[in-house]
Amino acid sequence: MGHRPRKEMIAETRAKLVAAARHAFGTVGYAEASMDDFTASAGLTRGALYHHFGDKKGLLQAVIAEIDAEMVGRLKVVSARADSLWQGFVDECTAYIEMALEPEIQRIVLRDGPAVLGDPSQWPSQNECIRSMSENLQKLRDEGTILAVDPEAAARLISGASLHAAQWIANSDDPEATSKKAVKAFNVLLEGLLKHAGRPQNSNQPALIGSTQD
Amino acid sequence: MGHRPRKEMIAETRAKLVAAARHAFGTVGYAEASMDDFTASAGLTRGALYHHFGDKKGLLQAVIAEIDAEMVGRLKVVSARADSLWQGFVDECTAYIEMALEPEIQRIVLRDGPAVLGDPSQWPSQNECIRSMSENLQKLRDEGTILAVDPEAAARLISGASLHAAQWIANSDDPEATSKKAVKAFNVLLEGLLKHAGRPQNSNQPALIGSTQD
DNA sequence: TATTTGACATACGCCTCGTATGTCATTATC
DNA sequence: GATAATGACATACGAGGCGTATGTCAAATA
Repeated sequence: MGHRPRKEMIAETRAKLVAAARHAFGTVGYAEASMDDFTASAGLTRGALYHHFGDKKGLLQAVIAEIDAEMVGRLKVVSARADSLWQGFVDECTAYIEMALEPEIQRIVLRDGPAVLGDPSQWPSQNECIRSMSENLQKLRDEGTILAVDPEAAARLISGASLHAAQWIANSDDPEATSKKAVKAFNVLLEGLLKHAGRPQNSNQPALIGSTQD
Repeated sequence: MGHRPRKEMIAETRAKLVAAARHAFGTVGYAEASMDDFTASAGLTRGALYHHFGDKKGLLQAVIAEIDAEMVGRLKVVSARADSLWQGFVDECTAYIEMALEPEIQRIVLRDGPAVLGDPSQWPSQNECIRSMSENLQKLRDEGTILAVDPEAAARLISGASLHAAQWIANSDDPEATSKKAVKAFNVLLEGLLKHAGRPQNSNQPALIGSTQD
């Protein structure tokens, strides 16, 4: 069993800590997660944690950065495979809601994160999501598809709405039905951005979102 | 110095605890607030706290209930004094954003609350705000002003957007400018709800919100 | 080979929370 | 009106959790 290069061992230790913390934070929550416990579950001690991440908050930052990077990647895939910019944007929003339904994301990124690390708009990572959305909105504006709203402002409003929609859905008695209601209302709001207001008088039929329709 | 009736003394104790906790939670945050410290600042001990509220979370619930009741009251005043239902609704949304700018509300209700007590949509109190908004939307739908969206869904999306807008504003370098951008974008989204899409092609001029324009 | 660096583990003290217990005033019972 | 019972608190105690200071040992460096 030849020893792996040093760099790799260290990276593995960091990864193990992040993984263990991610699991603990995602299940019992940040406050209830004992550093002794989850470092032990990774075969390490708090010593390693403090050495690599400074403190518990530092580890939370690392965990969030990891999750957020995954989220950005997934969002880029979604928007890239759409036919139009607008459709890509709408799909991205829907995907954002769907991701926010995942317990790990909801708990760590959307609840504990802001409480422990402060407002997410200040995080370098979270801004990636917003920036990605802002860029799309900017393009849509240049293209003349949407009204002349500030892209970042719209992006933040939309991400806030998505986030709350997701929490509402996740905690509802009937997530399926709730999800449909939320997505429909969400589309109505998004269409408010469109320059030509070509929308139906009666919105009881499915809205123009694509990816979640069955 | 005649002793006040017993009931009043107890209510006063509860009120003192809630006030002290509210101040501590609002300034240093829930996690950093020492029960020993803020009970002492009220001239009491943790004994009183545990007797009345069970635990730290119980006290947080009481604090949030108090703040939320105030918020509902303020929102009702705002919507009541508007000319039309729609204008009342728009004003209420703006007021919601403005309230979310207050550090105490932001910290206790919007950040620590969800982290400690779980999703706000499950709180009896927070639902008051949503319900109030939902009722207004229901009326607007009955009146034929807005499209046939689910009122609760729309209310949740809007409150989520408001909340994030507020946090964005509060943490920005230039809250004034940011606020204007946010409110403008917010109005564009809200107008998406309107049945007759009578909106300008160019939204560079002030939107139709009233209360925050100078 | 001697030295230094750095990745961890161990040991210690402080703080905080929750509970169990105690005390004293008020209320109920006779 | 004396006594018992209730309830509103304070005090005392124990358990964990966090952060830091210190120790150890392997790897890089010279």
